[in-house]
Amino acid sequence: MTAKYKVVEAALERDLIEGKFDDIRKLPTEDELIEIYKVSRNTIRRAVDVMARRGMIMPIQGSGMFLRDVFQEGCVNLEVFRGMTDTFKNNRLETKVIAFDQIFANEEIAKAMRCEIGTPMFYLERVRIVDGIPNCFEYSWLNRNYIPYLNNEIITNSVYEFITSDPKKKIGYVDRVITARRLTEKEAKMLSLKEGDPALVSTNCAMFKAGELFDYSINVHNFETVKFLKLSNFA
Amino acid sequence: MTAKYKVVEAALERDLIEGKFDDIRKLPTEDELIEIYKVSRNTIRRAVDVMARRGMIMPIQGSGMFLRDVFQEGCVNLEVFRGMTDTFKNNRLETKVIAFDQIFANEEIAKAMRCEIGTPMFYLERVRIVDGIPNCFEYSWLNRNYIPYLNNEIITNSVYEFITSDPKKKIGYVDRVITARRLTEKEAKMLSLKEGDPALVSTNCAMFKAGELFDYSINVHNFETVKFLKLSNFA
DNA sequence: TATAATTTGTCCGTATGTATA
DNA sequence: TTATACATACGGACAAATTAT
Repeated sequence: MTAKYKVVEAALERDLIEGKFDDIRKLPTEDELIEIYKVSRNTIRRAVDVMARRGMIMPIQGSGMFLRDVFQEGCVNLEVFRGMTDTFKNNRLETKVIAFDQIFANEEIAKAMRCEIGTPMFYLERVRIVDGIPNCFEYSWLNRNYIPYLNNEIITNSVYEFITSDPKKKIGYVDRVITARRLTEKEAKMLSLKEGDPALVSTNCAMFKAGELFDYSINVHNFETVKFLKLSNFA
Repeated sequence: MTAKYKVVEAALERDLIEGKFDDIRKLPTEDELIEIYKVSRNTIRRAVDVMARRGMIMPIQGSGMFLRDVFQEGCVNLEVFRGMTDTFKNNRLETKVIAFDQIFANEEIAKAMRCEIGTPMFYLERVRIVDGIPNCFEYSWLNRNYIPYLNNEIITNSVYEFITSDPKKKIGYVDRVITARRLTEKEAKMLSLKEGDPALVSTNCAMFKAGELFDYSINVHNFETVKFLKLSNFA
């Protein structure tokens, strides 16, 4: 059973993306949305709250809820975590698998993934190519106690989609540390750049709702094409 | 009159930082917090919701609200925008003013700041030094129609603090685009790095609650010392 | 300029669902 | 299985900011 506020949010987002509100650059008022969706004011407010956090709208007290036009070409919105397959669904996304191994956590990985040394892991290296341009070189570790099975098809498409296709495994938290550093020789080669070029690096931990850390990954982005977008609002 | 949920949130944050919950790594239950703060359940939930978004706690249904220990030393938490003066209040923060001019918006700046060409602006260049290490070289443009006055003391301390000291001027939104690029010669010199070294760059727009874009800035960070932290949770 | 209407923001109490212990 | 604790949802009331009269 999907929560009502999520249904409303999805519907509003779809309408917004389809340009339904482009004429007046405003959403209907809360009272109108209550009528449209036949839910309580709280539920409406919760739905639009998420949209406001994602930077899609800007509610102004006494005035209305206005569309924002910050929509980014080619920016990765940090408020919307959905894996690359979804982020670039309107682009041609290729994935080159460089490594796909079953390993066991060493001290460093065990610490990063908050588990015992020797915990079984999948280790991946992949290059993501968007519209023919190398976008990202990814190192991934996945805890096999939580993700027991993967195959070549899954990792060539979307690990994220595969995991969330199990309704019991709901992603709860994703932490990212964003840094810049120099590309290694290997990374440069994979991204068609030069060794020592700048890299925009995102080091990620993904956890399930109950807190189990199942995924640790280092994403080394092409600095020429990748931008992160962070939208904040202060209620 | 400050909102109750903000009061509760501030109190809980202070308690958490002071280590009040360190023994069991949990917050009191919602019902206990209702008793403690004498407010409704909604108000409690709203307060802890903000804390969860900031990555301080992890609420787990059926179990409790657990402390998270992600508080990475020296990371700039992207969920908490408060200017550097506040972020580094426990560090020695120096500011070197390189430029402080009154100018008028050219086409490029007018576009970025969504205003007319010729709009009066303050233009700043500053180096921020944390504990003796150059942390960030900042270019800032401030719309003088919204920020009519600044002086050397204000810009050496905190423009942000000065602006928000006026209770009528409440910051509503901050958009950031995060990229990596090479340092220019000037930037490298200011940061005690080498020309061509990587830079972690944040390009920011800050808006008041009613949407006026008052500040545009480009922050070029020292890639050796600066990390951004982005914490997400998926309710 | 002042007032009323509109619209979002805050807060309360209650009921029921769902995941965990 | 039962109790605990967070999640969702409803409806009502009033406050605050903006817009229209």
